Amino acid sequence: MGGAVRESLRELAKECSLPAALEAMGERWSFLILRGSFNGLHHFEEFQSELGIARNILANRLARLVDKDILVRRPCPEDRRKIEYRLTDKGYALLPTMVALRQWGERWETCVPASPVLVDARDRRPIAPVTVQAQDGRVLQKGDLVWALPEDVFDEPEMRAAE
Amino acid sequence: MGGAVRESLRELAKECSLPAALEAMGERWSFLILRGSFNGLHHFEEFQSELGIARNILANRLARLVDKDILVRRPCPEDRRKIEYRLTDKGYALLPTMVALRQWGERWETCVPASPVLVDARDRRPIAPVTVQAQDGRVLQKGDLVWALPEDVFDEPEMRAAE
DNA sequence: CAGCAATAGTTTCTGCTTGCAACTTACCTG
DNA sequence: CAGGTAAGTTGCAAGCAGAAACTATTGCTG
Repeated sequence: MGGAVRESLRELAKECSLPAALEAMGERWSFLILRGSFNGLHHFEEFQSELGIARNILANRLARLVDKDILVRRPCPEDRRKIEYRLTDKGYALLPTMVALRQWGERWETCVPASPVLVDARDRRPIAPVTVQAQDGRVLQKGDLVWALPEDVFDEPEMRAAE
Repeated sequence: MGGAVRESLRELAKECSLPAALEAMGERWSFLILRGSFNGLHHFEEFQSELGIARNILANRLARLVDKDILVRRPCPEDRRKIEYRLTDKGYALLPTMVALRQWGERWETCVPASPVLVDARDRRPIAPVTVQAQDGRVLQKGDLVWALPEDVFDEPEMRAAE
């Protein structure tokens, strides 16, 4: 990933959408609330007691996640005190990010295989580590990656490995 | 990803290493500093002018990333004013997380293909989207995933897709 | 060797964010 | 209608983020 496009680092950074992603998800509790959603939490009080987060902060974060279209806020018809928060497609799309972060924490921070594990529903085998891959599925490491400007990209319409 | 292990959600959350990962990387500038490192920045002044971060915050974040073994701090032998910050293996291991987050931002926030793109050095084709995969490489979506306790995991020693 | 510039911070002060605890408002249940 | 639950809001104290100025080494130049 060395010195390919070296002097255009400035524009490189400007065009990167990492800051945009972080604006949506970079705040202190956002990822834990998201994890809660993935784990089946739907209501304010559930998040509150599960995460131990302050109520005002939780209200603020939920509102922001709704504002960013990561969650939808829906009053429950059968009990009109209750509000349901559910993941949107945009929220679900954060799954690879969240799993990657969790796997990293497992490998390098807690250093334990983690008791309840995500498994493939089909065969109950644990999921694979999340990796950066080439179009053909080869795992790419640090040395295999280069930044390229659009005109330098070899963009043969080939079968994509995913999506 | 529905109602499999439903009542053990509490312990489930406790054993999750996402909080641990967020303790290391969850602060405001950490991911952007990491991106800088991946992009070839090595010195204090480079990070400072590139990111526009306040100097005291940068000093604090660099120290913390070094403390967490994500970066190494090394005085330059040839110019003893300079200090080099370089990624450790642990830092490099955040690549999938960072790419996943960036791709999410690209797809759902900025909604543009992003000008300089990460390509496979071998064939200069853009990398594939980061996904959650089964051991055999099948892409797993929300419906395909289940939380399982270790005893319920079918753990046939099979070829891993990666790592 | 004197003086200036570069590098990597530290300090100080100000303002926003976080967090706790108590309060509120709407709704349901007996 | 009394009491409890759900989803917030408000007020206040502490801590963290940010801008600007300052410092301490080290290197460069004449």
